[in-house]
Amino acid sequence: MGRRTTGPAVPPSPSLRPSTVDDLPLDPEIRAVLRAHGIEALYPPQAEALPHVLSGRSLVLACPTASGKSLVAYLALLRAVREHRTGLYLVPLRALAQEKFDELSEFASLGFKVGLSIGDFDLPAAKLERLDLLVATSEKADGLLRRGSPWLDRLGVVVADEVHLMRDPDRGPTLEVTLTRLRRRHKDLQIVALSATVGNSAELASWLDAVHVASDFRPVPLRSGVYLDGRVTFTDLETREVGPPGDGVQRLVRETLAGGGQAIIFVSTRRGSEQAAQHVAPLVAATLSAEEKAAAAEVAQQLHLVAEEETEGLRHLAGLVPRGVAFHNAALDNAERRLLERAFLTRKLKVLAATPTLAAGINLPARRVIIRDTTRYDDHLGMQAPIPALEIQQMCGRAGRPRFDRVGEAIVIARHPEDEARLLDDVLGAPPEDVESRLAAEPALRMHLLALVASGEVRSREELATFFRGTFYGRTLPLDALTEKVEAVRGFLEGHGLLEPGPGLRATGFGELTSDLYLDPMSAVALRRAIERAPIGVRPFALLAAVAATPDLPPLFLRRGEEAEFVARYAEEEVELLVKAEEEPLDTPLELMLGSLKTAAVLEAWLDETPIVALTERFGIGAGDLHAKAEDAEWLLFGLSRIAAAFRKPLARPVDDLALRVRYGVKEELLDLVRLRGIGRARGRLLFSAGYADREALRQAPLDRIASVLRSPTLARQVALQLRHPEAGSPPKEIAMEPPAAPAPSPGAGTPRRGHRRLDEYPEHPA
DNA sequence: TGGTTGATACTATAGACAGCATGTC
DNA sequence: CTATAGTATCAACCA
Repeated sequence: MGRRTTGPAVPPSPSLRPSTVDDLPLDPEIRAVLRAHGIEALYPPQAEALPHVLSGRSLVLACPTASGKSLVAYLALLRAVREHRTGLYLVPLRALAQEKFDELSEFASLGFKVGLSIGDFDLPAAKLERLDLLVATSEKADGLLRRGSPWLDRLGVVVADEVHLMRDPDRGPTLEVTLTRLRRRHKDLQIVALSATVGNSAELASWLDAVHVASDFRPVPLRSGVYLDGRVTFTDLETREVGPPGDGVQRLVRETLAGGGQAIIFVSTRRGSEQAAQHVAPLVAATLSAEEKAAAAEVAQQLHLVAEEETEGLRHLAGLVPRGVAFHNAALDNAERRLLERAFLTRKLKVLAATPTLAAGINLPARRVIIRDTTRYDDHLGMQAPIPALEIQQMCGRAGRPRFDRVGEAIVIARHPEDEARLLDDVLGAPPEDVESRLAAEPALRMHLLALVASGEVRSREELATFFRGTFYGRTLPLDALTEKVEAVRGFLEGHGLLEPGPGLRATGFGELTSDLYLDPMSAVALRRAIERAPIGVRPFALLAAVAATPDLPPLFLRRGEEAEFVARYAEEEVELLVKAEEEPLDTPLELMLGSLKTAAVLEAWLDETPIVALTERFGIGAGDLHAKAEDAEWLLFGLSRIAAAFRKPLARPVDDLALRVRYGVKEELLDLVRLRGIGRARGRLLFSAGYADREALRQAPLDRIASVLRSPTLARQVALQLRHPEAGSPPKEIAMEPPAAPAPSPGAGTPRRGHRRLDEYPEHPA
């Protein structure tokens, strides 16, 4: 168990280090809440980090998951609130944001308000202003910065969770840029960065002018090893036989269950997750007691309730769950995934076979983690590539469940004898990898360069260089390589009318709109081109194809034999017109374009009220894929509508209607009905079939008639209420936690959000 | 001839953020 | 370049 502390501050000497909550300089009220939650003794990393944090220092805390990092962050946030500052908690995933929001809300009895800001769940600006703490994705925080939100004015603390994800080429730069911008805006900002164990966490600390605390402490110790031919060799070279029957996965699962533990099997494909679950189901079922069988059967019942339709994947899943096993991947929709996660946490499920969905997500530990696949298909490479050691180590970190397990075990299955040594030394035993900035990735530069300029933070190349010097990239890598790419990106933005030409850096109206819409500039350019080419009365499919072909909506894979179908659709006149680009770098390889058209075809069928079962069978996708694509498309259609309005194209209205249809998956004739709260795809169709084509028709109908059509008097009353008072209906769900006691002093009303410009303010640009 | 078996070739491949204004079955 | 499991295809073989 190692511990390293470096940093600008002189660390407190070990003898002064607190070992319980009582030793901390905390308000008695905070201490009482902690005690009420059973938090008393501090883990070593907490004891080491908290004095720094509570004295207002920035901190980089690098240690394994479940070692108590969150508490350190929460106390930093509470301290800020006590000093009438606000706190921002940055997370990489919506599900994680929800988790942190729920946990922070537990402290709301102390008299402050917590809010949640994630894509599908946001607060009106007025409510935001009254919040003391906000949990947000990096992208949402980036959005607040772009719009110069006054909520940030009183900001005192920023927590950056999973900060090692800065190395992610897609979304890491957003976190890096957001942290840099926040620090520039608030010179005295306290940053609490929480990281997995990485090689260069001290370098991160140096960048953030923070105290560095690194530790290998885990409340449940971890052993990791490699399985080969009936024997596990641990990294300490101890070995253990794991007896037959069955292959490695089966043997390891059986052994885990025999000791009363749970197991997670990590695999690299969706099919692999289904297959692995199937593979161990008989032996898991054999260990279940009568009560456990009943509990698992109940989970299966709930699964049927939360699932929208009985797809083939759901049937497979529902067949496995009563046996105590489930698979977990992104083909499942969110409700299904959350249900399975809860069932595993409550030990109603014994084994989960999961794709990386689970590795990066919420805290879900198991006594044993079995890593079946150590390679994964890499789209860029076109073939299998090893999963980075850091990711493998993250999966391993899931092993060991506090209170249930004395020790956690992570075991990698070796496929070939020659792999054993490599896995032990170069993967499990590898020194933790470094976090490296990915700011130089071009899509990221496009986004953030435009945003910096559009928000007025950067007005010249000199200011831009200064900005980059303040990033982690600037602190760790030579800027020359970046500057070269920036110039290319700047050329792209200027060439497509997002930046004003000339030596200075100034965004056009189109550039500002693109930044506000949070679109990849490449997408905005493609959407604008589609708008300009779209004929009057353009068919929905062509518009869907236009949004599906942007880089903000990754294409679906084509299955065998699907190619001809989408080649044919590509040849449709309007489609080719809206989607095809002749010039670099906007033109897309045919293969990807056909995948985009498949996405458009899926959405088209969704709009045609095709049942989800039929969609999954016809296109080989899961319910989760469908919802993800529909959500993305709805967002992009909104962008399309705004761009159309900005350029005075008479397309905004039909596109808004299309976006609403995409949200609910309904034909045009249901558009009026689904505007009612509580009425969606299924109920809308029920009403329509019963002869109520729109809200006006419904207004004439007797209440009991509506109730019988909807098979719910409660719902019918709710609908009737909305029909009488369009603004009434059920009040919106309250997200902000109202304090039971006197509210904190509320800040004055901030400046309103910069209004979107009217049409004529957008100059025309060469296409 | 019909059916089975086995060698071989071919096929497919993880995940999830954002706008806006409030709720699907 | 750094893979593998599942499936389709087809020839060889047997009754």
